Amino acid sequence: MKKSNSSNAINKEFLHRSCSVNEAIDLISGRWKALIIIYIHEGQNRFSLLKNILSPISDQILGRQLKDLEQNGLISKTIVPEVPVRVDYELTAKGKSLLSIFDSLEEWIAS
Amino acid sequence: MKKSNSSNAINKEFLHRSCSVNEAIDLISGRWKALIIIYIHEGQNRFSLLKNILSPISDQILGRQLKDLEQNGLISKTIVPEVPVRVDYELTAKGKSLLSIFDSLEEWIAS
DNA sequence: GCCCCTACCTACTTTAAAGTGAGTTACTCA
DNA sequence: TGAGTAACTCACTTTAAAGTAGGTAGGGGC
Repeated sequence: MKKSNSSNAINKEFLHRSCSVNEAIDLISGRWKALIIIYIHEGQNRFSLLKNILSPISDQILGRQLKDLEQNGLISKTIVPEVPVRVDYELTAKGKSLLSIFDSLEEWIAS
Repeated sequence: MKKSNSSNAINKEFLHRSCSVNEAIDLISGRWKALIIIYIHEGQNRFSLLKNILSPISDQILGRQLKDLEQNGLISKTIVPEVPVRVDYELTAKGKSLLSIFDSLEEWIAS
């Protein structure tokens, strides 16, 4: 009953092969990702801090986006075994170098 | 039966209000948009040329992406009343200024 | 014992984007 | 008359991302 011949995935691969810009956009176009990166950079570097500041987000989504960002090497995660366990996130070099691109995008959209 | 209380749309608005980077990413994250912009810039400026070069794309999708790009002011459309009617696309100033951001993204992903 | 906290995770539903198939207009060429 | 081309458009299905509900672990405080 399934059609499993997914041209969706095939097309995605075609795009990645055609131009690496597409890969880059894929990494940052998840709904909450740009904001998460910006806020971590501003010091909102914990799950609960991010959850408060991104108030309409759910735990599930926040966790998923953080995991994605970590797997793609944009942020790193440190578990601090404290009173209640603490988890700190911070930007990797790759994550930090995105910030100037975000600045360009802000300028571009405003122009 | 519907739940029409769509927090999907509400969240999207929250993101746009929070940071204009999100608006910028929305405009360029449609699956084929980056490539369309790059190819138009390289002179593949007609529907059928784009269709050939983006071979797995369908007419429907190409038309939809072109319309989006036009409505967002990244490309412009000129109808040339020729033998078989011809439609030329070209980048607007806003579209052209994206190209350097694409270059940055390519560099970033390669790093 | 019982509820609270942080930082998650699993299983599910909903929505929007992507993709498919077929039709349309208007004009040309044989 | 019939086929072909350019540039679409409509109505539909499929897929993946986003969102919702509720659960977990390991401690702390009353």
